[in-house]
Amino acid sequence: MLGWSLAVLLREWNARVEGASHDLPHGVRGYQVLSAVVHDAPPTQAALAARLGIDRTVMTYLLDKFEGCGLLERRQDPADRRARRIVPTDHGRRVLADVDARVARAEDELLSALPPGDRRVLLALLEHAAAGAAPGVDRCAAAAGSAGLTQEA
Amino acid sequence: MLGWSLAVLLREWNARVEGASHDLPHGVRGYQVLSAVVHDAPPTQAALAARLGIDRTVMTYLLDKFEGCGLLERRQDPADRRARRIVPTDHGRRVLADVDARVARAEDELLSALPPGDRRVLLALLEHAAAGAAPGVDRCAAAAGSAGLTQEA
DNA sequence: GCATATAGTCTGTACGACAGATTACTTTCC
DNA sequence: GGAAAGTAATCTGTCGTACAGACTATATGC
Repeated sequence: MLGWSLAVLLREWNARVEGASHDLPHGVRGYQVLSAVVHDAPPTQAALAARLGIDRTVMTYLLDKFEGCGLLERRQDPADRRARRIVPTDHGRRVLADVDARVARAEDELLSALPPGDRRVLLALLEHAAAGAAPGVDRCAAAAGSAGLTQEA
Repeated sequence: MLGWSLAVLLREWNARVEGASHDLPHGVRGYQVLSAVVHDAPPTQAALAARLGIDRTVMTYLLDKFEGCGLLERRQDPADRRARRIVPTDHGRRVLADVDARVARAEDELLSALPPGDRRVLLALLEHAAAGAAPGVDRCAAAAGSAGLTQEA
């Protein structure tokens, strides 16, 4: 039942967020990338990929597209010149703000079967469980410079 | 955050259940199929596919494999000779019982970050939300003969 | 009894994940 | 200081799998 519930909810989440993020490259995938970069600021491209469970070779061409659209930039990390710091452009931030608003509505609608109080409980439990289940993946945000932004949609 | 939490949990669930169901054809996918057939008894192959969010052309070869392994059978529905009723064999039920036990342990471990009370709350909320979000998909079980088994892992 | 719809199957294609090699840079340790 | 080993990102090739579309068989409706 757990697996089924998760699968159904994620599938529906994808379907709804698809509509909300159709002007982003790579649709839902793209939204997750942009959102993670802005809200969680993972220190490197590899950390970003790990957080989203995306293969690093895939990350490469996702970011190529985002750079091409002027939503994100790759900057050489001065401390370690092998690594790239992924930073959002102003344009990227603005676009994400729009999409985030639409996604928030879509998520509300997705959980419309639950009363608002239950919704908050579910979100808190989910986040807690996810943080506990994914070893180290969310910790990397806190380790980076701009932590404290993790309480985000 | 909702999308990320769901994605992380489902990814981890898959990884853990993978281990628990490696002797089933098609791994996790196969477990979900077998579990849905036994616990939810969807009336037709199409209903089964809809419940699991699987394309009908994919369902075809999944079931081919299961039939070949003697875990499931396709029977012509006497009422509608286009349709096939998917029924588990005794062997299928026994195998599923084993796997279910292992999956239950894996799920417990997955949610080990939460105290038992919270776990139950999370499961109940998830199930309720999923049932509300997937229009009609879970209703088919109740419409079939052997309902009342939906409280399953 | 012909038109239209549905259950399931089969065929082809195209996309996306992943493995493996490659380039660039860093760290270690003698 | 300079080989040796390790790591970040990229590039290339391959393979699986999902999905579209055509096809067969039954069903329903007029």
